[in-house]
Amino acid sequence: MSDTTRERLLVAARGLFAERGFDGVSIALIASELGITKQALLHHFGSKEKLYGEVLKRISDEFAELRADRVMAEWQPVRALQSYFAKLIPTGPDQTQSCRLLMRELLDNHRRAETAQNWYLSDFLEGLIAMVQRVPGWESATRMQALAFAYQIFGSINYFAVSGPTRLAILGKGEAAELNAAFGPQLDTLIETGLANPPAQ
Amino acid sequence: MSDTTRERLLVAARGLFAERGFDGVSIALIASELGITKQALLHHFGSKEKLYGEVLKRISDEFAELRADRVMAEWQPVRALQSYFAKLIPTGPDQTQSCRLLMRELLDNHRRAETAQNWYLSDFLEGLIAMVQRVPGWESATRMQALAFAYQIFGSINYFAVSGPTRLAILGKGEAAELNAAFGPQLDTLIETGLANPPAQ
DNA sequence: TGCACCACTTACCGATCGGTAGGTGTTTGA
DNA sequence: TCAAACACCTACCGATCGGTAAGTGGTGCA
Repeated sequence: MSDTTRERLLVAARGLFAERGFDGVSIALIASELGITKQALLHHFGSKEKLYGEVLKRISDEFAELRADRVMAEWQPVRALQSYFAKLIPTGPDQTQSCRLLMRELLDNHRRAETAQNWYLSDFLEGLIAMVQRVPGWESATRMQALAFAYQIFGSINYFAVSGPTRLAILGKGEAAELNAAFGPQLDTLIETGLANPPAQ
Repeated sequence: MSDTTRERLLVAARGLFAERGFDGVSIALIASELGITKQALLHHFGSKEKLYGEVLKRISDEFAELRADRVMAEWQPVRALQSYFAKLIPTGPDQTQSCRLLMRELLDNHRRAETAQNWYLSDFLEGLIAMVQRVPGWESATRMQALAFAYQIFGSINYFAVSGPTRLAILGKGEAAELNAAFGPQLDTLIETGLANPPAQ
């Protein structure tokens, strides 16, 4: 099921788009990752833009699914948000991608909202806003304040999502491994303290 | 002084790179912003990569200058950080750029650190780390923890740096104008509360 | 047996990319 | 006065971009 060419293309595309951005990747490069030609890719997706759209839709849908989870719905809002954001934490070496891609898309949204009709993340962001506003003390926060909080968490996660080589380049060697394992709990704490300080009216 | 062609090119390049990313901008586009040809641009900067490097060096230097400011050095660490980050807040409609460009560069640092010898932001980041570690309670924080905090602030600023059209697209109309003016003080509060919660040992 | 469908190919296309070569006209300074 | 330096130009270059056209071989089904 998951080793379909189409599926493998989506995975490869997500990784490359996350690492280099939409303009930094050619469809030929994505296709060559599987040893096929770019025309095979176009056969499956029609255009580069559509492929990109599907990659982002996948991510957005994953979170919508998570949000609809009955078990999670019964949790406290803070706990639910922790679990929500935990989905963005890189668990494996190749799972760094979703968060980076989200960050990129948020940076590009300005241009996209202007030129194209495809602004893929509105569902995802609306979901986040709603979840933040369920937190005690945040009920009357504006959507922007809720989003600003979410952005902070994104920023934090993204930092940890920076892949190994970079950390080694910027920081020392010992420091790099140090926080990888401990990041999950640390992010939970971060979300807790952040939500414990709702914006002033 | 500031209306030299070279200077105007740097400004135009910063804006376009911030908005579309390195790969999303052609040197011909940047040059056409001033009504000149791309060859005139190449005459001044030699290559696209060098132009990009100068744009980033400018930003990095601005912050180094700010850090070296004697007046600021006498401030409390928290106050100094507030002033430091305040430099990233978009003050005018065309001043949205530095923060967005920084965010992009932080996303791309992985690739840059790998392939190129030009990782332009290390000074800037080292400065940030040092300033965070001067804050009471953060002296023993690791460099990574300090950077993670900085990333959160970046995220928050970047959200507000998203230009008007997008906010209108995502959110309602009234909400967009609402926080623009009030953001300065709000960011100060954010930094304060963030720094008041240093990471656990 | 035959035919539609599928996954994928080679062979192109025009446009645009970053960059080079070789100018032209103006300014400047000895 | 004259030549060097400067700021910019037109005219290219090979490479690569996203995308189209027209197949090719295999598989499944009537």
